[in-house]
Amino acid sequence: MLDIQALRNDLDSVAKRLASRGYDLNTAELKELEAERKEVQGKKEYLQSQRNSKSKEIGQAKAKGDEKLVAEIMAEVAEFGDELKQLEVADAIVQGKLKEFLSVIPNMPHASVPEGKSEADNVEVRKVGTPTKFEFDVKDHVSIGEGLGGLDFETATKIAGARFSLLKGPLARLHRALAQFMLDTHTDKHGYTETYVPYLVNAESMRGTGQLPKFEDDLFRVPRAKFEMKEGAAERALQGEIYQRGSFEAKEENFYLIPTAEVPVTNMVRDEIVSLEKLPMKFVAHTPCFRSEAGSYGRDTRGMIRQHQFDKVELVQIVHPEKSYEGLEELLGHAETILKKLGLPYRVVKLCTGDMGFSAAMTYDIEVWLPAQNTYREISSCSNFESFQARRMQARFRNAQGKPELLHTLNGSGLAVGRTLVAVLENYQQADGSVIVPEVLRPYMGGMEKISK
RNA sequence: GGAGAGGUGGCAGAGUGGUCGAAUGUACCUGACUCGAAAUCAGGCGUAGCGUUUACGCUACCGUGGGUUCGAAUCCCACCCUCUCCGCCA
Repeated sequence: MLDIQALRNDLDSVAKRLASRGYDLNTAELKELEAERKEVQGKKEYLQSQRNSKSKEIGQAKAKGDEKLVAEIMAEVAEFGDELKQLEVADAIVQGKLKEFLSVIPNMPHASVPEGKSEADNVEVRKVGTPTKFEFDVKDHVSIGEGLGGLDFETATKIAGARFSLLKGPLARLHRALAQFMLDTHTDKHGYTETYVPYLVNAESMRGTGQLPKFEDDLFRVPRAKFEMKEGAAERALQGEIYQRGSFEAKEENFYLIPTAEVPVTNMVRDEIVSLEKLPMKFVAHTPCFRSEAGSYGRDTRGMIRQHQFDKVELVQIVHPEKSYEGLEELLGHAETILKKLGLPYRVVKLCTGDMGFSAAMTYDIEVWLPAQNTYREISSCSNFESFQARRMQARFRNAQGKPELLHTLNGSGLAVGRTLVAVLENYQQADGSVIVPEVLRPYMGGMEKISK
């Protein structure tokens, strides 16, 4: 969420910066809502203040026992009682509209983010390693995995459906080895605290990190039946009536499957005021991620690239506002370390304004080399959200003056485990269909050096 | 799942319809005393929004949402959460 003050004081320049990422801010509507809010709120608060002072007078009159005066003042209050009720309703409505309006506005890009419309305008920052060369015809990870008997999409489809996968034997172990290796590296070498978090979260958490209200279609929703007593049912019961069928109505309260560990981990600080000395906070979590992939029919349908369920090791930093860009570079480096240790060629790109996610102020993607596709594919995305998520979450710290101030939040994949597995299979494949196990993973594979049939 | 207790400021903890945004303690800040510190004494000390924007004024907030009332932390209803006991359980 953006700072409402910035929108009030400097609407045009906010609109301009948002336009650079392809978002057309409806300034006319905002101005209208603001004008209405100002008027309604002003009137409402004035009448509330009248009511409060009159009510106090009633109290004082009663204390003196002056019943006549009491009646007089009550008559005065009665005069504007209805108007006040109406204003309170009107105020709630306009405040709600304003909140809704604000909650779907994306973050403003950092000044250094290159302008652009799409993926094509992203800027390559660096290339590390050189694309793997082969003396034979390369196979993609599907052929390799199926050839080894460890990757089985047919059975996964039978069990669940399209866009699920099933790993067996050494490949399943390799998948686990990757996650373990990443976790160990980030905790032992990079100073992150390992966390184990809920995979189902409430709507409030999804709102906090920005997935809701705008991107509900990308999520898997898990409704849970809840029942609330209908209006008046409780009162009737108190009068001796037995609860009737229909006294309760179903209320929808959903859980959501996390699309990334960013959601539960970042929300740890929601509605918290952390002390200055606790910063920076650095957390790592290995979780499954669930995405409905709505609107991506036909894209990456083959293989493990785009799945409804995949594992990811996620890095999250909660930092002082002045340190967030430093933090982003550091976090990016931590993610890169994994690829370097695995010996996988990759490149880092800085996303342009038009390709960034809703909540991000700046994003680096790391793309790994996939020989079978003869291209680099995204394997990590590292972003600085500045105070955008913190404002939604009311995540604050006490500054040097002792005043609460919004934190900055960062996160990045370190890395997506499924795609890393794909990259290892493809880059370490051999002519005979076997796959060499990268050295850093061997301790996690019981010393296995090669996976063959 | 059944029975009971409870959710108040950073923390602890009063408050059961009328100067209560909330006693008191503690933590924290300032000043006095001191060579300095501790102790002691005096004062200050919540968050958010709005209006003038320096001083100030108003409004909201006592788990959440409704209701009763001129007036609700306090009464009523629902929900959420925590704790204790019993049952069940990976």
